Amino acid sequence: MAEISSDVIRGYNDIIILFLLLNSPSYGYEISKQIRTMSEDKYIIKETTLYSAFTRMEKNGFIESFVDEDLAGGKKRTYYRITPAGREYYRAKCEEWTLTKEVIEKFIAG
Amino acid sequence: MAEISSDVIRGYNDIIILFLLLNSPSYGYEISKQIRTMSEDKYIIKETTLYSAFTRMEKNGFIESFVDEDLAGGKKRTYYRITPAGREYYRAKCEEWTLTKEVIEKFIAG
DNA sequence: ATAGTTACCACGACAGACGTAGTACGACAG
DNA sequence: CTGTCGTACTACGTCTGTCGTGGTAACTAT
Repeated sequence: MAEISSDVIRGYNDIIILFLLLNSPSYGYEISKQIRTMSEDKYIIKETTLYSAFTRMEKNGFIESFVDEDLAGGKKRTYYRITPAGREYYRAKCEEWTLTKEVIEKFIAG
Repeated sequence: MAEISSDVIRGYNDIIILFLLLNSPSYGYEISKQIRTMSEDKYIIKETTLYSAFTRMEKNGFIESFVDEDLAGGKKRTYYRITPAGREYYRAKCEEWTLTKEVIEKFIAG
């Protein structure tokens, strides 16, 4: 099974993560599983990439975090919620994707 | 006019450059103009990005350089020619593009 | 007991893209 | 005859996102 390298998906992790937050808040572990499932195992995001994306996007105001401290066994889980700025950023990135796709396809032979 | 940021095209510069070498050797300045023209000004590659891609790809054996020293006015020009390994790399990257495109589109809403 | 799953974080390294600056020659306008 | 534009690069240092390694900690199944 061919897998996607980080070099080519770099720049789209933000879109991917934000998409999974559009309808409801979620957290790292779940998002990572969803990416894997939705891509049919073609893209498996690295944990460090994911968590550093969270940090960066929260700093940029695209997501907000809140902690659920009441999980069974005294465990914690950090959820992330998309902000209005995050939705706008997502929308803009999607447009940029469309543009980029059109450009790249001009340089694909055959 | 919307322009494509380096973050989203990163990872595809190699494909773009190699495409322009598929049929005949070329050189930096010309390639940069061709990218601009073919993308209808949507992607303007930075000089440093282009020349460092040349260096990298030559080191990896995907392209070979040769110098034309006989230009008018004693000027020099460095040409690049794609190698068989470069063609194979280009082909593989195109396949990866198809895969990546399919994956990303699953995370585009609407 | 111990391996696996869940859930996350810190640290440093790396590579590609970028900003800035510089070289050098010719053509052409003012 | 001075300055700007176009051609054709190159050097150097910085930044950002991704990654590798390793660690914490609790539950769950064998």
